[in-house]
Amino acid sequence: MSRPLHFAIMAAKQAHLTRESTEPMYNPTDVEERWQAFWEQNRTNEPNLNEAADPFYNLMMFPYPSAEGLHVGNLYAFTGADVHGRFQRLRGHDVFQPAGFDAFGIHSENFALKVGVHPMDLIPGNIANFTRQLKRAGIMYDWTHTVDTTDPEYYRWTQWIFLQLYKAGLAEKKEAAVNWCPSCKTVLANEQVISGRCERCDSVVGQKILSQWFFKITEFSQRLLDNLEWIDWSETTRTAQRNWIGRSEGATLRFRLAEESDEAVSVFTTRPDTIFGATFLVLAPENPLVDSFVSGAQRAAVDEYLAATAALDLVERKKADKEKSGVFTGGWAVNPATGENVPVWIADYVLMEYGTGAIMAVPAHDQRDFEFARTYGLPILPVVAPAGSVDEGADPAQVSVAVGDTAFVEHSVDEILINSGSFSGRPASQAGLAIVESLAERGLGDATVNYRLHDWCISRQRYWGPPIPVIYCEECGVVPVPEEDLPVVLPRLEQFKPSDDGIAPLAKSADFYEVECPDCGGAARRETDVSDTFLDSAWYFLRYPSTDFSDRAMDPDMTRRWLPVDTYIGGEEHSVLHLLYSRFITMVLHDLGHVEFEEPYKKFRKHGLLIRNGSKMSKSRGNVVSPDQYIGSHGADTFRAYLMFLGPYTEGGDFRDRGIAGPHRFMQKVWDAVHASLEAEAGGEAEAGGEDGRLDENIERKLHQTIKQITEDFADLCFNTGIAALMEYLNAIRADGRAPRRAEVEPLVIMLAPVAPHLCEELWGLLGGQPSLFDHAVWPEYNASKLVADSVRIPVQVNGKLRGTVEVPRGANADTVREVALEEEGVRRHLEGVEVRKTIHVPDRLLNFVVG
RNA sequence: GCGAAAGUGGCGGAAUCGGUAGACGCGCCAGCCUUAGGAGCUGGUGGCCUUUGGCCGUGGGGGUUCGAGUCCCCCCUUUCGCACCA
Repeated sequence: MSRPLHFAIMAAKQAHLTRESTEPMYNPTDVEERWQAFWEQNRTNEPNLNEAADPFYNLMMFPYPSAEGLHVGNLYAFTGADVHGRFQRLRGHDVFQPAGFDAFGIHSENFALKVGVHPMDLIPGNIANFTRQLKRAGIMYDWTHTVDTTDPEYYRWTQWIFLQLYKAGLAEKKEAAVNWCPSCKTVLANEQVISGRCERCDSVVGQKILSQWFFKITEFSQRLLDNLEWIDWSETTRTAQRNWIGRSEGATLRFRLAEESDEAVSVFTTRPDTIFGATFLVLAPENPLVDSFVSGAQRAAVDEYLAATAALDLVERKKADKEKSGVFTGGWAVNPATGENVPVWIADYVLMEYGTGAIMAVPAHDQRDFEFARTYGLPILPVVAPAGSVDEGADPAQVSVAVGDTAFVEHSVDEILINSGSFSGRPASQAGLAIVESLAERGLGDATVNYRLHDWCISRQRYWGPPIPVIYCEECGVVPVPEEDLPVVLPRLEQFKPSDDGIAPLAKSADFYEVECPDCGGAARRETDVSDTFLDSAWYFLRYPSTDFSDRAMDPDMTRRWLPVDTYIGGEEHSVLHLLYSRFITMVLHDLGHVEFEEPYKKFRKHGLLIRNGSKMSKSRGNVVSPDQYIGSHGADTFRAYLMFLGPYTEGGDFRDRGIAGPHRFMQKVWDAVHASLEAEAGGEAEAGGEDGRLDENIERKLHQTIKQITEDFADLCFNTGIAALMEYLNAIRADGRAPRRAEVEPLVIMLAPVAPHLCEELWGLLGGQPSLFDHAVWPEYNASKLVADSVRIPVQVNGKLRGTVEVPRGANADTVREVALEEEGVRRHLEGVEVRKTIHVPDRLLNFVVG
């Protein structure tokens, strides 16, 4: 028997056989369908974007609409954001909560290739299915402002953004060694290479020299870093971005060629204090300066090494524990500090993409250089003495320190320089600056800052993306597509499989690429690469409020009213990629005068990961859960409550089938409580439990405590404890077996509404409220004076061990409490025959006798 | 290796300006109701002991304190991110 049918039969039997009252059974499917229809018909989830008095932009990361449909991991993310949005709405904000679909990209394209259906045919069905599921889950989306990145009316403006960057000189085409995934047959951004492998298919990433479009995000490194100081984001996310940007302070030092020559090698170092110990130089194999140094005798050895390195894939090469290898060029350079000649080597542990592609090697004080020097018998010269190792009165210029088994890397104020000319004797942590200044005077160095961040390669030799809006003319060169000619529509190609040669699928379509030059009218060729999916998602939130405007990307009034985003909720996996790119694009648009803010998200919070049976949900593990099954059997409200209750939202949790029973009962009990209250009212017991219409003092206190707790919890996304507080409250009003009163259940219905919107709409209506609850209910306020009772029960300890509790008037002084405590049997027993040396009293919290 | 977070009952998790550890829920136990129960109701539920009482207990070991899950030091484990970044 199917599960839903089984439940339905059980429910019917139960209603028939065990219920004495006439109250209707809670049928989630019925309730939910009715209220979803009501919201849609009455457009309750569509704030008036022009007139909203108190705008609140509640954003969640838009999904990739997969063919499998929404899984509970998606829904977990959306539900948390939705609870927050509904809560903000009940608190009086005009909440704008739009939905969209990130439907371009390799993911869709690969799936389309696999099943042999064109993505243009596939995507609309997927979007329809996602939409159905999201509506069924009761997410409060404004469906009149959706975004689909594959819609020409959207990517027209993605292309427009490219043009703005191009005009501002922030997009440039250059030949570059790029990460190349041999399986996906496309270029990958550095961010998409995980430990040398493709983030999507896990293939080992190779390198290829191609002409690619880059966005100059590195020009914004420092701003992207600085703003992290003040934006209200999860600390872990900010740390991840900081690490990714990877600022290091140091110096660029120049080593001239030993032979008479103007040429010099620049190296970046964070340890200029150790330059007197730089006993050799190392170039990256790809460094163009290599040829300047290679002497005839070494030519063959060098060529052999370069060939061997080129054959290594990135995973092999970047293994930190790999034995260091390299080759001597035969050339020499001059250490700018000592004036001595040092040999110039080539080694693959030096990377071309960081710093200058060359390093000064200080084997005594850098572990990698140390290993290299040991392997090839190069000199190791200590120039930093460990703390306390230099005798007082000794001349630091003459001191020598034994070389250990590893490099000595400490360099605080306690370590001092030795063998460093006039800088000997200075603390290592301070000498670097002085050395750089002295070298700078001779034009041999500068203090510099280096970043790990690279420019963003946005070119993709794939099909399923927005064409990059550029035309190449033999006469005029690179010509941007005029803005009025946008969009450059992606044509429907039946053969769009990528090929090994790095030539994009669109390059096979002459209809697409043969164009007239917009400037001279001559024959020209359209760019056939498409742009990175991350560009689509870098600005979608700017589009939502302006989807009604077809003549501009962002309407200034709408943008001013609704942006920046008030709360952004999304997964941690986007901590560096999407979040950094969207900050960058926003910053550029700010500088160009298109938006007034430079940070797009006022507040960002990551949600945790939903796992199942101890591991991340994935198709390969076979532990993916579809929400449809649970919504069908228990209803969306129960399922939402379960997801929000299973653990702290920001940390995620384990999805277990049995756990849903708790929230299921809770919904049922809330339903019962409201009906019991109404029945009692109808039966004339209207104000049962309180003659004067006031709540019982204990219940009232519990209510105010609950309001305080849940208001704080829902604002902080602590949904599990918020729901627990509501459960406690329900337990309290049910405690003595009488029917709950209207004044007790009404606030419960309002406070539960963000989590269980359909059920609460229904109950709100039954209680006589005007629909929609979200438009007419007022979030309850607590009264601080009603949070505490007149008397408090406080623990009494003897030597820190609990020996009893006593009830005393609130604010009672130490003497009063002590007097009462001494009456307590358990306390007295432990004070017999011992001397009380001291009493610790924390008003309204505790009393502790210190004895013995 | 570096960085970040975390380690609490059978389970998910509460509680950190230091102040009754285990809220809330699952599961389990007992009772009630029922022809029946993956239904409902009531009560119980950290471990141990010589059980009107007491001891132990928040990964392990030290420390500070009248008092430590919470603060400090050392160690172990797990998860995640980065990883030859000069």
